[in-house]
Amino acid sequence: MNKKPDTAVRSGLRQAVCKNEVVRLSQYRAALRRFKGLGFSKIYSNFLGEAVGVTSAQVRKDFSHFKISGNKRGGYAIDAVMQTMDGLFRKERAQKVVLVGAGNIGKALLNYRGFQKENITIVAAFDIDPAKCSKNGACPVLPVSALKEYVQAHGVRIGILAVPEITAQQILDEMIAAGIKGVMNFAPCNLRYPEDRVTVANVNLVQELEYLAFAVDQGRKTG
Amino acid sequence: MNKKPDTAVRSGLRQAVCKNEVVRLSQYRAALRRFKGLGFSKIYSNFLGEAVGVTSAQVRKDFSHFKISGNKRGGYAIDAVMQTMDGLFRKERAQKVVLVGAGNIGKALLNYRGFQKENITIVAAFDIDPAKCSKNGACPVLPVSALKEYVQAHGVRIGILAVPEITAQQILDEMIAAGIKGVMNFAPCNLRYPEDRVTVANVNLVQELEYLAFAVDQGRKTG
DNA sequence: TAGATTGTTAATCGATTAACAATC
DNA sequence: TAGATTGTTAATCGATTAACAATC
Repeated sequence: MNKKPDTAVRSGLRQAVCKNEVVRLSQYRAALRRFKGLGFSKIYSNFLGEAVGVTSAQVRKDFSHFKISGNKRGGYAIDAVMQTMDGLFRKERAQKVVLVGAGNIGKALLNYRGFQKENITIVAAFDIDPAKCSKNGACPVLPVSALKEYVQAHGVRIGILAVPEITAQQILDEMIAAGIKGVMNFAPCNLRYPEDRVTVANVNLVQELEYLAFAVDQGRKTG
Repeated sequence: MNKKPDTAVRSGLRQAVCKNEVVRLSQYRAALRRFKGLGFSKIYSNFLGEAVGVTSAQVRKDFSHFKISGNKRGGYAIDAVMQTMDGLFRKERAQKVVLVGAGNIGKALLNYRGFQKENITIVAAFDIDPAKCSKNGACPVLPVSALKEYVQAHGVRIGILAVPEITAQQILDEMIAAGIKGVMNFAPCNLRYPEDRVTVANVNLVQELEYLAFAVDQGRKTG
């Protein structure tokens, strides 16, 4: 009698997983790496929570959800926890990502250091403008018409959408048709896509700045 | 006996305002502009909700919260609603923003078209590397040591933090000391700051991609 | 007027936190 | 053992949705 099929069934996990939870997992992982760098091999939920800015109960609940277990009285073994997380985030090998749109933002992402550090590699870029295409350079820039063949040949599942707002929906459709399953979208618009088959993470810079404009103005009204 | 002072008191609004609510407001605004472009002058909560992907009750609740009222039976007058929203987001005049860190991401943001369209202007950039500084070009690139003077002289309240992770906390501290009240942060780390005086919006690209890596993998386990 | 929509209150839903038994 | 921490259940909190009286 449930309205929609439970994500739990699809994922093999007990319960559905929401984005916040996955994001916290990513934050725990970053914190654990720092603790490990400091020489720790075990960590308690209260310390880890403090590092990330959540309660110890939240940490234990999240870990429990992903079947990450610790030792009563002994805390969590950092190496073991990180190994489980690496599996969840597919960190064993480089995460291959394609970039569509080699404009301002796109080119900046090609050179962004933060991705390399996390074993994320932009393996190819695509643009509709032939003038921007080139097979030289560390990462080839190919015509969008070659997207599907490339994605299928290389088994890429994740793409970055960094094209102007006007063409974003059309290019997203092409990415989905090519077999991309996860899209990081920089176009400041509401995209339509099949939510049961594709995940889209919107990075809306205008929206963030408008939020800040609101927030700082709210602060100004303080007595 | 309340634990923390209610944001409502600070903002002058009846109740506290959370980020999601402000983000929806920004989305309503974008949708209203489209409706207006199509020749509409009135809009009902159910249509607006559908355009943004929320229920009509959510629209009415949000509007009510910001004291945006409509006409029973007649819907909301688009022009009037947008005028109120323009006030909330301080859209009457260009929103001045400073950029700190003129690297990959920073330079891309300087040329990003999406900001101009929304009347957001990056008035100056700052970098610790003197080689990157230049007073020529559409937007001057100045040494970080000049930040405070510039911010105070121009009354800038919002800044973009686009420096490497290692220096992010230190530069954030300088921005806050300079009088910046809202920061859009691209460094993939947890920053410390006085939450009662400063608002930080984190744009963590690595985190978004890790979320996608998790999500697409979860989909793969589908039967 | 009759019908439809707002504005608001009440109900629901989900996520976070507190609490505590289990146990190392 | 005594003490401290996990793992989980129950309580709380807040946000979303449903429902409906008010009313244009």
